[in-house]
Amino acid sequence: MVAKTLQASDGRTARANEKRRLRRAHIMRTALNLFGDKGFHRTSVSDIISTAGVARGTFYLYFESKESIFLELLGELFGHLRDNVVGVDTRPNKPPIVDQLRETVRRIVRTLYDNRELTKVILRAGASSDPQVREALQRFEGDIEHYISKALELGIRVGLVRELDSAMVSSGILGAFKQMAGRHILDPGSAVDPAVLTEQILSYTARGVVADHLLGAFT
Amino acid sequence: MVAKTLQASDGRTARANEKRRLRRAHIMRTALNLFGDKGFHRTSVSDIISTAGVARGTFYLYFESKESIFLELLGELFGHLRDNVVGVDTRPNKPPIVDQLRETVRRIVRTLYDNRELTKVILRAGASSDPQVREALQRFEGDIEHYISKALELGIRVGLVRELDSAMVSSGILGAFKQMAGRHILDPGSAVDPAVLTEQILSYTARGVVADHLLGAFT
Amino acid sequence: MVAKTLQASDGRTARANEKRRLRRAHIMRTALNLFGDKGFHRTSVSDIISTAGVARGTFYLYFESKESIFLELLGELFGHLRDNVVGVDTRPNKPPIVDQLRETVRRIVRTLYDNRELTKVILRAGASSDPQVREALQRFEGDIEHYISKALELGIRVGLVRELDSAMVSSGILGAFKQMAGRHILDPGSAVDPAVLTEQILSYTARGVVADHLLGAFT
Amino acid sequence: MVAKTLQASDGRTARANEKRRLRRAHIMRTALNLFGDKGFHRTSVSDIISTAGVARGTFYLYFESKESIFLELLGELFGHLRDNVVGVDTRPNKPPIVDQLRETVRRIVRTLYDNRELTKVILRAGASSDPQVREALQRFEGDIEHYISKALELGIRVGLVRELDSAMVSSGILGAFKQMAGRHILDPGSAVDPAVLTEQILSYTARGVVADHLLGAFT
DNA sequence: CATGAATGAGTTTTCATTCAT
DNA sequence: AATGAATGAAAACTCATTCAT
Repeated sequence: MVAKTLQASDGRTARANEKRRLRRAHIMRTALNLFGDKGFHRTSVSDIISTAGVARGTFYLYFESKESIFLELLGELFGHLRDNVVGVDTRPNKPPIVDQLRETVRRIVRTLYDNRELTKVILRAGASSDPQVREALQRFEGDIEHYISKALELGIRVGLVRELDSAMVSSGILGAFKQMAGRHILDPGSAVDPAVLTEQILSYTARGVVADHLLGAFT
Repeated sequence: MVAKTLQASDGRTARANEKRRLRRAHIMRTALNLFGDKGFHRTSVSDIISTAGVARGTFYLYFESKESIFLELLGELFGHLRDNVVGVDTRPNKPPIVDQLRETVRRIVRTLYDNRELTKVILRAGASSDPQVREALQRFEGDIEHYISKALELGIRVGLVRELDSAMVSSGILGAFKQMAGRHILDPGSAVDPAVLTEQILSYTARGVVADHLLGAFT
Repeated sequence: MVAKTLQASDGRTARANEKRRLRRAHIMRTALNLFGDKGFHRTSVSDIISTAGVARGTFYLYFESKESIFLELLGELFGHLRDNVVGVDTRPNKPPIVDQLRETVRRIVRTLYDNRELTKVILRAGASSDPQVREALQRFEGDIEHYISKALELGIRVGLVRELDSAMVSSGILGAFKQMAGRHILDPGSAVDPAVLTEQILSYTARGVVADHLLGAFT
Repeated sequence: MVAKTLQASDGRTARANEKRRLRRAHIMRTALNLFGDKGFHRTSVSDIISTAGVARGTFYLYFESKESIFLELLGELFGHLRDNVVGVDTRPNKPPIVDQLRETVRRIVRTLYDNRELTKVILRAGASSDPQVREALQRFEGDIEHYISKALELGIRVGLVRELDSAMVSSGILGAFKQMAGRHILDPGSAVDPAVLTEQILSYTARGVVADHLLGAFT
């Protein structure tokens, strides 16, 4: 009987936990959509709860504040991205470097595609008034630039990358990525093939825009 | 007497107009500084008027709203930039193309340097709450991308630029520029030499990051 | 079988009742401590249940509201006090009147000492928002003043107390007691000897502050 | 003409200032009445503005917060009281000491009478949740007790006051005063003659309650 | 009996904009 | 033209209480 009681209790708890999880996810998804449509700042908690169909208190039952929900979304995207970035392996019997890079870029583009709304929110949240949010975004971008920068420096050492100012160029790479993604993934008007986007990002970042016969001019 | 009155009136009007012009410019400059320091959203009309030393009503005498002052600043920067962009001239007895491009980039960087505060405001206003502001920013960027795109297409036709998706790559170029400027012009911590910045933007945009012996791999 | 069932049921009921009683007391004691630390208003039901380790609903199973728990605490202290107040017995072969009074005051001070937390809560709840609570406190104090007043009137009749306005002076006595207790029993900083406090209350109440040779001046 | 303009300007400013002053006073009086009726905590800013007939923003134009209006009221009463307390002068050709004390007590009672509502608010605000308010009240009472304490010690040195624990007894005196005032000035039911109240406070504080022939028992 | 998720009325405060003087 | 007092919609957040499980 004890066992039965425990089982029942567990069953109830499990069901309740599942409901909680679903509700939390529902509120989060609602917030995500609204943030994407109107921006983080223009979306009020009132908007979120009326759209999600929950009471005011319920929102604060699941999230500490409006900022915290954004921060959590940010962490989610960051996690997705980190999972999809793989360093280049230069050992002999590995795939060509270009293919490895292409694969990483492809996966990142894919991730942004799969998380269009999330990406939109984060790309558009640049000028949030909340200091915590701003700081989190700064760190997010800073981390990415730092990562790219380290990769460039390694590339330079092993002769894959030409001599360049890694700090500046890593900013450029991130910026190009952000803008291309913002325009060509998120803009509802232009449905671009991810493969094309990948290729364009890769080639622009790798070899720039100049025709081959002019390359000598840029030293 | 009518003439005299008119003359006197004209003199008075002229003086009054000059005063108006100065006052307007003073409020605008004050707003610019505050937007630069605290961001558009965090700057209140109260901040502007108390710093500028004018009455609340006076602000609305010169500007329709807080947004309108921002919109005007945006137009100002756009004008400055347009004045400094010069198309490449490919005729025989002109300076080498690379030098021409370098000169244009140099002048844009210079303009952003000279209008640091203005640039900061606009780069950081990405996610403004106001739809009008957002739309204006979108159009601003759209215009620039369109301009770059046209230039790229011309370049492709005359064989200066390799085959590429001009719409996408122009996004990339603008994005790289924005991010590099944001990090390395506006960040008060890193005082980068404009010449270095110019060179890095130019070389990254033109020839990417790859070492020469690998260029063949990116077709 | 009916008897047996009833018997079993009784045993179960008794055990359950005991558990209920304990749980109720536990919640009450927890609330008391929190009220004492942070004040009635600053203590939330959430504080109480999380400290007591019971569920939210359980709280309302045992108490009607946050106010009701306070009201009950109030009644408790009142009961303690009533149990310790003993009227003065003026019959010939009884202890001297002063000693009798001293004994009562001593017991009251003792009771407040022993119920420091409870006393603190009630003394500090003076301006509670809840009308019911306010009314209860008013009645509590009114009862005490009435009791003192009756005692004074008796004293006047038997010649132990000088002619005075018993309603007013009883207010004064209660007020002096409250303030002295608040400052010198409850303030964690000043650990005053109960005996000293008793003596000071007694002498101040009985003979005021004036030096003997001046007493004639106060008629 | 300059003079005239200035005059007009002054006239306008003066009139505007007067209106401001009146409006401020109106809001303050409204708040005072509401605080007196329902207590500080139970009175919301919404109550104040709807009763005063001003807009929400207007309240915050004149007062920083709900607390600040209370703090200002507190300072007001404190100022009134301080103005009416006069030290005893023991030099030969001055009025009898008892008369001097009576005069001070009379003036304090009078002040409380004249500021019934204000007194009520402050006496009932004991348990405010706001830490700033609580601290201000604590300091208010602390200052008064300290003042009484110093007066008692002086009295002991010059032989006017018997040996006693000045810290404790000053608490008692303040407490007696508070309670008597609370019951017999503020209670709308009991309209007590201020002169009677003065006399009772004075005699209770000075000579206590005991009949003369028993005084010897309290040493 | 016990639980704890859900509720929503209520709180204080901000700030862009208007308009009588 | 200039002023600045007044406005009120809107925001984020709290918490005592209820009720389905």
